[in-house]
Amino acid sequence: MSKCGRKKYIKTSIRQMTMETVESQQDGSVTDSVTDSDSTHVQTQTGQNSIPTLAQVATIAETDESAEAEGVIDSHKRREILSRRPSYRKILNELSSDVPGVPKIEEEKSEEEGTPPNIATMAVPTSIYQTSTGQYTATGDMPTYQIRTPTTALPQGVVMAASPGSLHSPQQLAEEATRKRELRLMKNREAAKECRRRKKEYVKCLESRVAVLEVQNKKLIEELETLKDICSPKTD
DNA sequence: GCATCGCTCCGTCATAGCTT
DNA sequence: AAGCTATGACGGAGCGATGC
Repeated sequence: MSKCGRKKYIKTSIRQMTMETVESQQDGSVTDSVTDSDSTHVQTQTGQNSIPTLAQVATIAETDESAEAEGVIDSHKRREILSRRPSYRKILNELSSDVPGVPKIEEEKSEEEGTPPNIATMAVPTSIYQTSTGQYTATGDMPTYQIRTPTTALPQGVVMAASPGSLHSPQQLAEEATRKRELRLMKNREAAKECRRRKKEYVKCLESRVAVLEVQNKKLIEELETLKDICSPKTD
């Protein structure tokens, strides 16, 4: 098996597992809302990727072998299903509207709403971490997190295409088509970079939230134990 | 030293959803 | 409806770790 082939193979089980998780979690859970090939990704046999949840990470090794036995699933069919899944940003926003305290990634409308342009502000639970493009501050109970979206500008040397009406020969048309394609590829390249950057921020945000909730949970459990002790004095 | 693995990053394609 | 954007998916490259 080739290097990449194996890589894809290993990832299959997670994708299948993830799909099942999605179907069983139509209640708005964030679980498995992120899928891509970067950072903590896990790839599938057919090359499909996902970022596993914590629980899924714990079971990757177990499901790996069973996935091998299942064989190849029609990638097109799976892709159709996958493509209908909402983006992580939408899921996060939906979640934030249902559950207070969940960080929200705003759509790029900040100019109209008073915040500086290209900065999305999210309220997140207490935590401290810093990234290349944004940072959490721990100065209060609800620190803010900012994502700075770089203004998209065409790199130097890129010339906007001439209007189609000014083109005559097939050669000119071909050049125009090539130019359009290159422009599109360049834009998409930048979009992909930005998308990946946002996704990383999102994942970090979730990880941070997990850490905070774990601490909160621990505290509550301790508090409960204390109250139990107080309310039920020893009878002997 | 070489082979393999696992991880990360990147460019590209496909396409859903939004905008004009 | 056409164009555009965001993002999931795919495949390749590079790199460090590990085993031989």
